[in-house]
Amino acid sequence: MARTTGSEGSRTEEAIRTAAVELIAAHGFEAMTMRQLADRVGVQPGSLYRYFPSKGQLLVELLVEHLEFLVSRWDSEQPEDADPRVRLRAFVDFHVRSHTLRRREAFVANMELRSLAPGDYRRVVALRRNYENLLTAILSDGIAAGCFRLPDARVATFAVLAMLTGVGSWYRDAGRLGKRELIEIYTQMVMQCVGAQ
Amino acid sequence: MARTTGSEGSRTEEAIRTAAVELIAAHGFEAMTMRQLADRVGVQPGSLYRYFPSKGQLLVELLVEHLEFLVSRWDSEQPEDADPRVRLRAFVDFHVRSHTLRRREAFVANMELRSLAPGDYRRVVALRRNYENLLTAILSDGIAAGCFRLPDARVATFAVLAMLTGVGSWYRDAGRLGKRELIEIYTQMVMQCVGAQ
Amino acid sequence: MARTTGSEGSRTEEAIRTAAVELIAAHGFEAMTMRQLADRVGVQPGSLYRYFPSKGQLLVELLVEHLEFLVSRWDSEQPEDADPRVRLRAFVDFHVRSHTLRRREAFVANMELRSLAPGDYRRVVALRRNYENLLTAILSDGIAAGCFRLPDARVATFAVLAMLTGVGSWYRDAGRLGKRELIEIYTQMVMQCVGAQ
Amino acid sequence: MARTTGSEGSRTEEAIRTAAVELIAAHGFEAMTMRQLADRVGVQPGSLYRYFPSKGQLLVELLVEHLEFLVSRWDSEQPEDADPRVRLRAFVDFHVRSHTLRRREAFVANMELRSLAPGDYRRVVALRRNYENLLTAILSDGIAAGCFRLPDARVATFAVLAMLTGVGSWYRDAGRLGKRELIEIYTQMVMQCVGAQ
DNA sequence: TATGAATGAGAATTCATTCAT
DNA sequence: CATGAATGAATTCTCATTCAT
Repeated sequence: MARTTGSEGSRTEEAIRTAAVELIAAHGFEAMTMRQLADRVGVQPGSLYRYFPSKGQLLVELLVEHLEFLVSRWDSEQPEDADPRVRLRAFVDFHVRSHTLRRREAFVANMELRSLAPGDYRRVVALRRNYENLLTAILSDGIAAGCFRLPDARVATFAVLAMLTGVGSWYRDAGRLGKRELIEIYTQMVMQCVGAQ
Repeated sequence: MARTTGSEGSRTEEAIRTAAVELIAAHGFEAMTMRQLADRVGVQPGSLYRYFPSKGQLLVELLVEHLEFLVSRWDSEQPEDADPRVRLRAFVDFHVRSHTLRRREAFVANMELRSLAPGDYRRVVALRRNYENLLTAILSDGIAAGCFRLPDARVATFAVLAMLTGVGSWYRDAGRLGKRELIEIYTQMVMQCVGAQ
Repeated sequence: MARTTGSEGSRTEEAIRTAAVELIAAHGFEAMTMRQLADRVGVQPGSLYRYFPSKGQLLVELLVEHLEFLVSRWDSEQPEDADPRVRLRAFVDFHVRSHTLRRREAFVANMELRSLAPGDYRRVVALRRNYENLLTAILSDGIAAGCFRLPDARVATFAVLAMLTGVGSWYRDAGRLGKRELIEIYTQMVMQCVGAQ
Repeated sequence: MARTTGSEGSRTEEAIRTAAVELIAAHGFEAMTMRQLADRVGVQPGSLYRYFPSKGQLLVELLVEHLEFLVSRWDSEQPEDADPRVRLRAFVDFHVRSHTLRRREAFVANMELRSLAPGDYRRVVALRRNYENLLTAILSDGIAAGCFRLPDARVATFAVLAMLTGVGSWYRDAGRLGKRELIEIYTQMVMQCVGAQ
């Protein structure tokens, strides 16, 4: 549900989303209870159902929202018809940024696919595939253009995504590395990984 | 009825372990119920408790067993005092092999840390760190020896491990790629990634 | 269905207390099941947990409530600074009355101490000691004043309390003896017992 | 395996009885588990069933044994055709002795009647009544002979028994009072209580 | 005799969800 | 909009008991 007027409602909905992402990231979807969630938001459990028809649907909305955000954001951010190397650099930058900025959303989107009902699973996996395909396209173009040296574009997609996504599970803003440094390190590793010339 | 004949003690325990890994890999630890597990093993739910004192302890034992297996196996398999490049190749080979052979165990060990009780969590994370350190050592040695070009050994450890471990989430024995091919692809990507000379 | 109409919150809690005391008095705390209790109250077992966080805590609250009732009631009922003999008569009257009126509560409070968790046990025993001390004070005063002939005030406390409390295990309102008669009988025996002059 | 040679059997049975009385006295019959009992005896739970057909029957045997012991022992110990005052003194002495010596058995016999199945309950209550009647007879004789001043022999029976039996719940051999002293104190109180002339 | 493996019933408790107010 | 009271189904775990070996 989207909600239109009256500020309280949409504020509560946002609070639920935020709290849900935090709780799911911390304990896992199955381990989060609606009671915990309600407590954190400061409402009664029954009130959650004004905003989300079920616990499962709440998860779906979180994941869909995140994946659509990723794809549409990249869409508006990607460099125009550039060299695969430029596009890959931009992708690494984008991915690392969004996976540290929206760390918990990204984490949940990666971990909780299996908690979805079959129909929702297919829908969300399709969205994720869209995102993966963005990278596969870059890598394939680069291989075709002779500027990447990779044995298999699809496997490389999985490999690069896994490498980049992993950042969310250890990076902390308060840690040793600044975000700019982090992105540079990953950029160098990815460019070496794909054998960029 | 006592005893369903043919199912002797240690056999039952092994059956529980196997079934548990399958179920946890498929649905997640929280989502697996002891009833499901018992059904799959072919015993009554209560019988599980002869072998594992609690659902949580079952998870701990699964994870500890896997991580100890990894470390001790690598210990006996690693090449003797070799060039970092040789050692890294061996590590990739070893990791990909063990993460496709014991795919589900590996998956569970990577996904279910958060389902552990705090004390168990610390214990298991320490074991995992031991394993990570094996790779960090190789990378550091390579950097020091000038044969790897990497900005940060620790970040590279996370990156390489994430990349390699990810294989378990998509690779299937029956798929397009044979295991030898798979290992070669990953070896090439990793060697490029670390900037091996 | 939500709400069986007519059963509002505090009414339900009172119903649970009443039913619990009856069941525990009849079968013992360990033997009472939450299902039984819920059945008698007319709710689902889970609903009990809105009112009491656990079976054990329910017992604690029952015992504490009873013992606090006894002490505070005696406090407001005891005769003002009188002769030990007058005070003892009043105490016997009070104790027998409260142990026949609230027969089951008293019985439970006497029988189920051992079902308490250690911490709760200490708390409840302390409350009980407060009550015992009321009698010990009367007896000591009487001994000091020379109007009671007793070898040991503390042992006499136990003896008198045991004698009086025992009434709850056999006396029934519908039986041969009226409550006035009962109290007179016990008063005479206690006064003789302490050697009242 | 425990066993060696000889009449291990009856030794095991005795060990079960002893352990059972301890556990029941400490935690209550319902709270004692057959596993606990077996652990304490040093056998497997299943082995208990060689000696007692069920948990409930074990309780019955314990109670019956104790009550028969009491009656038969008093039978052989009671003073021959004496004055009610002499007989009462002897009874107090006997009761206090047996309720401190076999403290746990006595305690269990007093607390666990309600854990018996209906048929067993009637049987055990009948035995207990036999014992109570011994005291009622003494008191009635004393009243008739004019040497006791009591309003009701039956109520006095309950009162005196409650008073005396209560000793088991606080007296400890290692405590402040020796057993001789204890008996004297109780004798004096009881003699005063019944208004002995 | 005693064990070890198992059963099956039932225990306390949790939880997503509903709905009258 | 939100709550408070409740449901009903499921969950983990326990326990007396059985019985082949």
